Amino acid sequence: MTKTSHPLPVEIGLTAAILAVSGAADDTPEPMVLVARPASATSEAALPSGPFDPVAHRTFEIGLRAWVAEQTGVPLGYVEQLYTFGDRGRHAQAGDRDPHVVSVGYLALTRADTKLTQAPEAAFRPWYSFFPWEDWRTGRPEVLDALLPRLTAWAEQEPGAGGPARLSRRERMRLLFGVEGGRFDEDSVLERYEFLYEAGLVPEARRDGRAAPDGVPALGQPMLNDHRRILATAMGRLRAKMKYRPVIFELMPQTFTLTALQRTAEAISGRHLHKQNFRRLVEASAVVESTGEMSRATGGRPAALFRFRREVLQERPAPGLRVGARV
Amino acid sequence: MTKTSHPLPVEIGLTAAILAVSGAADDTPEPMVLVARPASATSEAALPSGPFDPVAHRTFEIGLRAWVAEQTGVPLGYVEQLYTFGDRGRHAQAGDRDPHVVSVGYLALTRADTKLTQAPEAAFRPWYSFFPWEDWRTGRPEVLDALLPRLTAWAEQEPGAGGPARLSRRERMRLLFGVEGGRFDEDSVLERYEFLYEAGLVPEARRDGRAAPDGVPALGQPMLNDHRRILATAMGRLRAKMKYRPVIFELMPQTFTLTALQRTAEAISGRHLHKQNFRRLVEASAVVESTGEMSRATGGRPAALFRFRREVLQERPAPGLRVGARV
DNA sequence: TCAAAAGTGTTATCCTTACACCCATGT
DNA sequence: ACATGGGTGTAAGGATAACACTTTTGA
Repeated sequence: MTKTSHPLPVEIGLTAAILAVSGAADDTPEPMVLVARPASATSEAALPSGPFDPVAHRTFEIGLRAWVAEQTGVPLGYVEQLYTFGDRGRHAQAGDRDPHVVSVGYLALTRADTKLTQAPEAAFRPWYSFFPWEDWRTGRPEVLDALLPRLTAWAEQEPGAGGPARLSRRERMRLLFGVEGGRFDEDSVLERYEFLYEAGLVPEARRDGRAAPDGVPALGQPMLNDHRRILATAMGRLRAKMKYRPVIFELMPQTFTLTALQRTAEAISGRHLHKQNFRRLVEASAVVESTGEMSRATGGRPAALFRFRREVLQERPAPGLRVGARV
Repeated sequence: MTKTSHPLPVEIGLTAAILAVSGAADDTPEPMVLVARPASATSEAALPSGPFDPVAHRTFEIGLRAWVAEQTGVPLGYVEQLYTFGDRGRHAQAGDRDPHVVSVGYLALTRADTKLTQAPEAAFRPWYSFFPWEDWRTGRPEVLDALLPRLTAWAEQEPGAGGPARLSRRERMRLLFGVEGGRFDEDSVLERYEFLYEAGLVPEARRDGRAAPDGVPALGQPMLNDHRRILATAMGRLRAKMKYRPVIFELMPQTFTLTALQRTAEAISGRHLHKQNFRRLVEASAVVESTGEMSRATGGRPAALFRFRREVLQERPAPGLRVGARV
């Protein structure tokens, strides 16, 4: 063990899901992701990514911040490593001869109001355009009407449903999509995407030779290579993290109303939240404090403005918006 | 963006923290980690690791399982990727000329009763011998007597304590080590190790040129390169995961008493648990079922034997032993 | 005066934590 | 009989989730 071996010509790519919320100040925020290149007739949308140069940069994160700043001008706040994909099968396009790319996925947060200098192609896109089934803010998303029957069909044709060791497709479907009395757990974004991938219902899955089920409806916009998988990981991680770390304030302006905060939490989690309970939760968690100012830009009664209370970091081990199943 | 670039000669190493619990059947279990090479006079302890060969193996996990099986004979159950380290500074030994090793850290679980074939050097070692400050099962660990004064001294000589944006050393110390009214959060294994590393109190930190504080006591056994950091990540992840996934049963025999289960949970979390509440918790979560058999090997009254109820996987989205702050 | 959004009060229920005592076996 | 560990009942307090109503502004 701990053998030495010859260096293999493996290239490290750093791929970032850079997330922001547009209009976090007012009450119709939309969660966005920075795409390096929006989809066109000839190419799919892609996340920004760049090679890691171990000579120039001491760590991955330094390398990532460097090329993101250089190429897009977007200042990154919070940055977190997600997962490293070494999966040849998934990257392979027909005809490839194994480029041996290992890609390290990152989640990064920024504010959406930044100007995209130096990157004429780059743009922020609503992340639910890539994952329409994840947006439950105004109730059950419509894609599910097209999606669930196909998943059910796929679940039912399961070959020899296996022992109790593995969950059956049917059971996974119940747990992931909240059908048959299950609950839709909003944090399981990646698991749902992987499930659709296995079922062959996303275009990405058909690149490595799977047959396309006939007449599959558009299930969100596809992305280059593994990029949609990285975005799914980022969304799931952010949804989960929001509950025990005050990351949401990386996406908010300096001051904001409680309704704006709630709308942003809803935009991220993809769920509708209960107003009174959300406010009580915020108050109890002491993550914000009043600035004393008022905003009269809201349309009705003026709203008090709040700011993030940095001191919570010192006071509590896991400060966040602990929205439960119902809040 | 999304530049193509020339492959750089980067070598991918897979390093695994393979965890097990010895004596999980009886009531003095000890959490163990597989070391490829125990410490000797001339070399430090090392986790098993091997190169990733993208030609032979389609994914990292397949590659990992292959060389672990081949080289140690240990059958891996649960496997999870932890983190990818590309950090040159930390790997560098004096005189190195940048080998450009990127190491992907893994957590893997197995049962401790497996024979270590083919690996005469490999052995299971108690993980608290590497992290003595993490073992609070029988109360406050003694190392803290040596540790805390040094940390306090280091915290107090902080240069220009920074604005409220960053936590001060003092505040981090309070949150991580549970001093001054803080709570010791057992999941933050990595954060504590990194804190000690920053303070220059672990031998690993002194490799990249930091000065050794005079007369530092032995703060757990050091490991090669980043290996203790990977082990810290694995321990923290397992402690956290245990609470919402039934991973503990990967470490238990097929049948076990409730006390054995509690002792194993205590061994992992490093905390003493409250007997009645633990049992109620286990019962409420329905993760086990009685086998009807009894064990009279316990010394006192015979204990009922239980087994893992696989069906919980289908019933609840996050089945685990949700031990809280006190249970 | 009315629409639109801000903001509050209260209660039932469940979960968490803490308490102390009885039971079945081997020696 | 007694030591050893197995196994239970119950109650206080807090968190969660659900309920509907009042207030302040702009148009």
